[in-house]
Amino acid sequence: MHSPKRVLFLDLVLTLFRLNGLLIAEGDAMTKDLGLTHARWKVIGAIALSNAGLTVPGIARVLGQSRQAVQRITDVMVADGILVYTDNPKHKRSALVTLSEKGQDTYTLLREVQDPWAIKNTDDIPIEELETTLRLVRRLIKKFN
Amino acid sequence: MHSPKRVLFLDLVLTLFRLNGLLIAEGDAMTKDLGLTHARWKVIGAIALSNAGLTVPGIARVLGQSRQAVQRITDVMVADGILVYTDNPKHKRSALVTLSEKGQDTYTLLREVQDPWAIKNTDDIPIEELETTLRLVRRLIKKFN
DNA sequence: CCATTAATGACAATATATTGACAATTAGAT
DNA sequence: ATCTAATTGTCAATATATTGTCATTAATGG
Repeated sequence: MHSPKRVLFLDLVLTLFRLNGLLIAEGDAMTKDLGLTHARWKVIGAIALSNAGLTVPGIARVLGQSRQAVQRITDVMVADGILVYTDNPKHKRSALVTLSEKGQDTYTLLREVQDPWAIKNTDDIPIEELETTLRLVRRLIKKFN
Repeated sequence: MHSPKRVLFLDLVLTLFRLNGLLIAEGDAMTKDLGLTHARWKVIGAIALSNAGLTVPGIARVLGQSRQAVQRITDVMVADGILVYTDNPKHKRSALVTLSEKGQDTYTLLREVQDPWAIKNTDDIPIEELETTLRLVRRLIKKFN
């Protein structure tokens, strides 16, 4: 089997594009009843998984997209009362984006569908493979930063 | 280390979103001089990597996006002379999308930057890890189909 | 063979994302 | 401390993608 690494890698890239699309579809189906879209649950997820606070450009970096796209959606979500811009001690202009109470409730509901989904889809996958994959993906991210 | 699989998986998903964005940025930077955009080189790549011919919905499935989005870009690329719609023996209405001569030339130029890029970014990564990752990604895709 | 379901092309409306630009702020180097 | 480069908010234009719909064709099950 052992294809050359070049072919393997290009194949992997194309396959990752596909998985990316399917993951978005999964998330959208999962959150349909919560009034979320992928633009929104991605932001919520990024904030929830960050220990320190995140700014708009910070979220954009985590999600691998432009800060302008994130700014657009966070503005809408702040208007909807899901997110709040809070003072950033480290930066005068660039606010921290945090979950409002309503946003935390939404996140709780999100977790209620997301957790079983995550468990169901990994129950037949060895933890070592997940770790290897995550490590490799992080390694690639480092190269492309 | 060993986080629960659920956390590992959700972390992986978020990390994949980031890698997806960075890969697109890499590809765009790589193909800037060829007059390509990610919407375009993705289609070219999908066609080139397929042994059998691909229809528009087929390309969409490979790329994990909507057939309408692919249709839009293939129409433009046909108008630009990069792609050609050819008869599909297996389907009366749904044409096969193939590279024109100009498209093959473009693909050759693409390969000239893509191959060194692929080699450079995998030279310190064991082939086994690439294979494990590709296998895992394919396994997930199968679940989400 | 027939009936039913799924897939496809086409079109429209909307959502999401990128790119480019500019001024203000911050971070880093010397 | 100062200068320079990078980051950030903002606005605008454009590109890309999704969603919904409908008629037509293909695939499937009986």
